[in-house]
Amino acid sequence: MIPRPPKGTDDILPPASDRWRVLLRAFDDLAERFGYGLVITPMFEATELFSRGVGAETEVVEKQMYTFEDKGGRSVTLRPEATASVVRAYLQGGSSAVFKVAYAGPMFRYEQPQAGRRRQFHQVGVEYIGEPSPDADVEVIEIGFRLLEAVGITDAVVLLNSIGDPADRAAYRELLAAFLTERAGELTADARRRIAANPLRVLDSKADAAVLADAPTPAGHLSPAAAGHIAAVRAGLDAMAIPHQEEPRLVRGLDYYNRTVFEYQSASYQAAQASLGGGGRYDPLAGMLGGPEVPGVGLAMGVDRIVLAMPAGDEEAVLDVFVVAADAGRRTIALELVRSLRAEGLRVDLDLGDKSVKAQFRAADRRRAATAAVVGEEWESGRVTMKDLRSGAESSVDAREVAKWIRRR
RNA sequence: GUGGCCGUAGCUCAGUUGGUUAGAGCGCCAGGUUGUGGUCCUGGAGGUCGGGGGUUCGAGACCCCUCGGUCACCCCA
Repeated sequence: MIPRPPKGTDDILPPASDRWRVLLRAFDDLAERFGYGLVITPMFEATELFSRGVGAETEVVEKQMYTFEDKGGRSVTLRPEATASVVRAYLQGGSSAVFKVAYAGPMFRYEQPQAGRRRQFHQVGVEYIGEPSPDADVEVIEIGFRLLEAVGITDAVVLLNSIGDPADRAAYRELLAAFLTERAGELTADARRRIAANPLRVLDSKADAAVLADAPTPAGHLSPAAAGHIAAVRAGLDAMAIPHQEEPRLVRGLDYYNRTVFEYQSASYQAAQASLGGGGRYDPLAGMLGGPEVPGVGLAMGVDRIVLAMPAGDEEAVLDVFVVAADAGRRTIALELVRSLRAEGLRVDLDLGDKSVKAQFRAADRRRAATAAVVGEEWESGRVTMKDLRSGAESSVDAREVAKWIRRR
């Protein structure tokens, strides 16, 4: 019996992975155009990085980390998110300049899997470190929005909120705790337990929505500076024509955020886990990690979820041409043709087995090739038979002009 | 971590009140067409019935445990 993959992990194979390629390429392209370099950080880190950076009181750190002791007795954790690592790398890299980087890769959280929630899942994201301007927030939010657009999700909306600066948050926290204590009788046991530990977390409880409708909101208790910041972000998004809406009860599950928090939703993805991506400003994070105060803002997009939300799309050809050897003796020639066409930059493949012509054509069809090139006795007179696999039309083409013919059709 | 539903070929499923060598469709491979796919016809390969234990003369069907899937809560990407 073949061992199964661990619970909550997936094999992502063709043709399903075709969409992943589209998304990953779109992201890579966007990040480059917006001036973000590539960052690669370890997939596991000292456990302390996350308990300090993400916050010891958070759900992610309390219950969802893959933590283990390595052979040297160190406590290490598979990264549940990337921001803490990137900021750590920035601080240790000795740079004090503005730092813009993009990443892509798997994250790990020990959770009960469900639609759009896996134990190993993939994120692409960017971090804009060292820039306090609200325009940085706008830029980061725009990247996520453009990414969704680029893969065909055109109805995305940015849900936006401000949770204020740490001082605002502390004051608001008192206020909220007082409100929740007063209405404790109407709350679920779960919510009641959190009042003392982390009242902010009660805010997005679905079961307590009725009570929460009357609760004070973070946005209603901002310092003038924080209020000005979020107003500037909103104005920036308006100028960019990026649809956004106020979400007074949006709070992020990680402790390092301040001021701007946001997430993306789309009607094309309706599940319990509706967020396609999210992020926010994290000015306190560098200090929490023991470094100097350095502002930052970032975003993480859930690749698995976005792929689920991507429109079906046409069955596009994934090969420009499939080369067919008419007889076993001409395989070497077929290979030469394949090599020269690949060198031309075309997507080309052939069957390396000793298959019948019929089987080779079947393979061409299944591999979603746009055309087939037959190498047979016509090769002796310098010609190749080209067939358009969609229309079925065939034509005799000069062997040196095959690439040109494929591009011109 | 909690709860509902569900595990029979690669996929979707059928398997009568427990009874001999476990079936279908699709997919896959080959042939029909000694150089032509996507249609059609014929044939073939492929299953320790998720795993373990139990009840029974006999279990794919019943019981227990366990692993996994799925959806929801919680939380988040």
